[in-house]
Amino acid sequence: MELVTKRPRGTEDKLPKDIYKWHTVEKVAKNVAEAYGCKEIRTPTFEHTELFQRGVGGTTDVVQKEMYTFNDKKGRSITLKPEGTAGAVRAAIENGLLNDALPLKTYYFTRCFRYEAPQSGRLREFNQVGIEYFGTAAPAADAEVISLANDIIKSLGVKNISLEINSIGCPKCRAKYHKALKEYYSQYKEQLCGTCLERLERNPMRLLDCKSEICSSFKKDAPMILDYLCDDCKQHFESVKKRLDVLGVKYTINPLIVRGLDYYTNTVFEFISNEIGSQGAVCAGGRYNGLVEEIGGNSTPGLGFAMGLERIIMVMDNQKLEFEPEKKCDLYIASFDDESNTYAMELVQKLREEGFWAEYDISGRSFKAQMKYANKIGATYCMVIGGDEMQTKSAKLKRMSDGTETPVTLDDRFSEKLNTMILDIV
RNA sequence: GUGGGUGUAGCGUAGUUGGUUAACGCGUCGGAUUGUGGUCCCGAAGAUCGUGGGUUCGAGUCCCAUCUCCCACCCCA
Repeated sequence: MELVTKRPRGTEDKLPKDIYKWHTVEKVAKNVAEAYGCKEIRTPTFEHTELFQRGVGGTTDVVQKEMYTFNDKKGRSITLKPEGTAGAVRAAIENGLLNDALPLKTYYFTRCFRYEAPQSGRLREFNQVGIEYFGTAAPAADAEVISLANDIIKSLGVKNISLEINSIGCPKCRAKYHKALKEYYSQYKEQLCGTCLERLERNPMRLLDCKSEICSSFKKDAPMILDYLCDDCKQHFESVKKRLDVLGVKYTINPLIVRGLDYYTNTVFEFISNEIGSQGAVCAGGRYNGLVEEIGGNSTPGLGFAMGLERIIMVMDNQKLEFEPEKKCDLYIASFDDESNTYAMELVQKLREEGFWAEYDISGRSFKAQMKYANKIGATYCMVIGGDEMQTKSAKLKRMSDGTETPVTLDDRFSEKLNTMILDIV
């Protein structure tokens, strides 16, 4: 093999034999989203770099070291989207969607690009389904969005996914909390590991997450965000939890979850699997009340989540769940010579126009080889066309599963007959 | 960016202390005395042994470098 080059690191080919899994997941996600009243939105794969710097946050790892950024021919800085929210927010503002009836509920499927070291469940190009709600600050919306994610997971039949929620408050209570955290951890400055020293400055909430023995030992007496929430935020969080209880959505409160993107406020959540390696977050999201304004719109609350499609499929594979099966070929028409092959072509064309999956030989194979092929592609029925059939305008439909043959007439009602024969099998 | 593992036909593997035309299974294609598939049988195609150097009379087998993929850290969906 002399392949010019292999696929880029961290990318994946989704092959025909597996694509039915993607169709299943996409279909379920779409159906659930639309049951919640979401409308699909499609935004560009790349945006001006500033969008992500402002939207995602200049101090985040995603922006600082993981973006695919390049200059286009006019010298503008362009970035392949590392996540879906910023683009959706930009599009909503730019097209005046937020001036219409609110709340605005959207969903999208998108590829995301992040320059990271690939590992299990982590690619440089990956797919997400995302949900974004705009224009409602009420806790009912938080509960609804979480419930939507929960319903997708449920509809797919995925088990053993735990939901963890937290509130990281509004900018005001968070500032207070950051200060308290810094003060607390500063007393152990000498003992902290290298990355934690950095975290102390950059992202103090991550300190709670360190796995090193020494650092994590300080955790138990560390100040907790939930104790620092202002009254409004506290009430909001309580109401979200109450609604989840009523909906029967099980969750645990994890005061340690912090989203890595700057835009989150109040409610944050993660759906986690422990079956697919260390990258267990299958779906994550939260509220982002400041984001629309940050990007240049009128102050509008928002919230949403993203679900990693590769990850959810990994979990489904691991649990050996059923996907919607691939379609089978309805009818294969075998022929003997150029004349009968041409006749088969005409029949096939007619059937295809009526929506059947029909096949005939386009490889110039022997009759025997055609039969083998019909078997290999799993054709439901097979029919032989030769001189006799052409003359009498009749043939036999052979059911491949058991060899049963049924005589049919090759007239206008043939497709009707074929259709009932196919329905018979199901 | 850091660390550990890995790399032989499309896929899964074998390849002995370095020695002649790199083996096997699955898959693919064809055939099995010209109109019926799935089992069995026969045959064929398909590998510059990840890549580039080096050691040697001689390397898939040894050394160096590099890349890939896998796993983990970091971070995240």
